[in-house]
Amino acid sequence: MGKLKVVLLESNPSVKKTLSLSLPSKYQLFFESDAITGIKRIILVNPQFIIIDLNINGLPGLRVLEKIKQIGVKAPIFILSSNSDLKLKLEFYKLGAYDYIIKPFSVGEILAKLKIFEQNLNILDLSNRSRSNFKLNKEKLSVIRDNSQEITLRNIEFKILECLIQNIGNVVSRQKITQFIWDDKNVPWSNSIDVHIKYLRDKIDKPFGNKLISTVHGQGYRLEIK
Amino acid sequence: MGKLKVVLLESNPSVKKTLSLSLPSKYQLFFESDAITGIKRIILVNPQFIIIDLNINGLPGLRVLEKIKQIGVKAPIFILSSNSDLKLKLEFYKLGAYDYIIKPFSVGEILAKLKIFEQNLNILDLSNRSRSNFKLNKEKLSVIRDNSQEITLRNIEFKILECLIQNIGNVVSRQKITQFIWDDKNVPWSNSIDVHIKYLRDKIDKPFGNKLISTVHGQGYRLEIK
DNA sequence: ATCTAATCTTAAGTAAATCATAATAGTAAC
DNA sequence: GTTACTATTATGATTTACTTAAGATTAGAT
Repeated sequence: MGKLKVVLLESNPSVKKTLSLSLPSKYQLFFESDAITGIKRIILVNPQFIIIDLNINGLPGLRVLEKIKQIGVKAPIFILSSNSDLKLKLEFYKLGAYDYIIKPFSVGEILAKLKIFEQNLNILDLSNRSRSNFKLNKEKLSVIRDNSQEITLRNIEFKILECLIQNIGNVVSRQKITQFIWDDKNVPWSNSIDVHIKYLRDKIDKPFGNKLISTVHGQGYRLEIK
Repeated sequence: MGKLKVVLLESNPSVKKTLSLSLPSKYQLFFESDAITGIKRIILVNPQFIIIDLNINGLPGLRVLEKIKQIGVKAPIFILSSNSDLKLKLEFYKLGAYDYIIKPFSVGEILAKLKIFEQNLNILDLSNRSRSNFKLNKEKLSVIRDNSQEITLRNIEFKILECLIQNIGNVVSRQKITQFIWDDKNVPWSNSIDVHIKYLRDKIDKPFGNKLISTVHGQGYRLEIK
C-alpha cells in the first residue's frame, strides 16, 4: 500500500517542521512555500490531502483555494489561519474548503481530522496510488516502458505524461494539464494539448499493442496500466 | 425528492428551532431531546447526518457517541459543545466523531459542513441503503453493479441515473428529470428522456437479469434495488 | 549575433461521439 | 377498439476529439 500523500503549502518553516515530525509514517509530506509552485505540485502529486496556510507567499489564500478548486482537485483542503472571523471562514467553506483550522493549532487535531476523512472514504477509491513499471528520466526527458527501449520525449510530451502518471487511473481534465504545464500568461489558446497527446500516443502507445492513454469524452484524458 | 435525513439530539428547544428554520428543504430534520430515545430514532431513521449536543439528557455525551458507533452507524456525527477543551475534543474525535463544533455555533457553518460532506461523496455508494452493490463514479461517468465490470455511461445517461438514485424507490417524473439535467433554456422538446432511458437500460439493466429501472405509467420512472 | 534544427502553436480539415428529433412500433388504460 | 402513453429506431445536427501541415518560436551551435 502506498503512502497517503499530503501537500502542505506553508511559508513558515517551523510549522512544516512540526508537522513533518509528528505525521505518522503512513503519510508522505510534500512541502511548498510558494503558492504558484505549490499548485503545480498539487497537480503533479495528486495528494489525498492538502493543507494550506493562509500566510502562503505568492497569492492570497482565497485565490489559492479558488485556483485549486478550479482545476478540479478533489482532495479535501484544510485551511490554516490565525483569523477566526466567521465571515471569512464561511467564505472559505463556500469555495470548497474542507475544514478551517485556527492557529495555533494542535497537531493532534489535524491528525484526528485526517483520520476521520480516511474513515469516511472507505468508499472512495484511494487505490490509485500504485506506480507502474514506467520509468521516467526527468533529465533525459525519456521514458522506459517495461523492458523496452528508451523513448525520448519532448518537453511538453514529458510533462503531460508526468501529469497523467501521477493521476494514474483518474481522469485528468485539459484544464488541469494546462495549469500544470504553462504559466497563466503563456497558455496556448488552441488545441495544443490534443496535438501533444497525439505525439505522445504515437511514441508510447502506438508501438505497443495496448493503449494506455484513453480519452474520456467531454472530461479529459486518463492513463491506465493494464 | 429523497431528502437527506438529519437527526438532531438536543435538549435545548431554541437550538432545534434555529436549525429547523434554517435547514434547506432538501434536509429532513428529526429531533429528539433524550439520548436513549434519540439512539433508537437513529437506528430507525438511518439518517445521513447526526448532530449531538453534549447537553443531551439521559446519557453523558461520550457514552452517546460510543453507543452509536457501537451499533455500527456510518453517518457522520457532529458534536455540539460549549467546552472548547482540546483534550475533550480529541477524545470525541478518537471515538469517531466527524466534527466538533463549539457553541455558540453559526448555522451557516453547520450547513457548510453538511454540504462539504455531501460533495466528498463524489463516488456514491448505495450499499449502505440496500443489500445490492451499486457504485457511481462521477469523474469517470461510470457505474459498477454488483462488483461486475465498470460500465461507462454518457453524460445524460449518468445524470438520469444520478437523479433516479437520489430518489431511490420513488417515482420520478419526467419533469423532475428534465429539471435535474437541463437548464431552463435548453430543454429538449422531444422524447429525449425516453431515448436516454432506453440507452441507460441497455447498459445497466439488459446485461443483468433483473431490471432496476421500471416505468410507472403516466407518472415517470423508478429505480429500485432489490 | 545569426543561422539551423528542433520544438511548439495554430488552424483547418476529418473523424467520432453524443445528442435531439421524429417517425414508427408497442403497450397499458379505459 | 380507441386513446394515451411508452419504447424503439434511424437520421441528421451538434459538439468534441483527432490528424495534419504549415508557420512561429525557441535553443543550440557556429
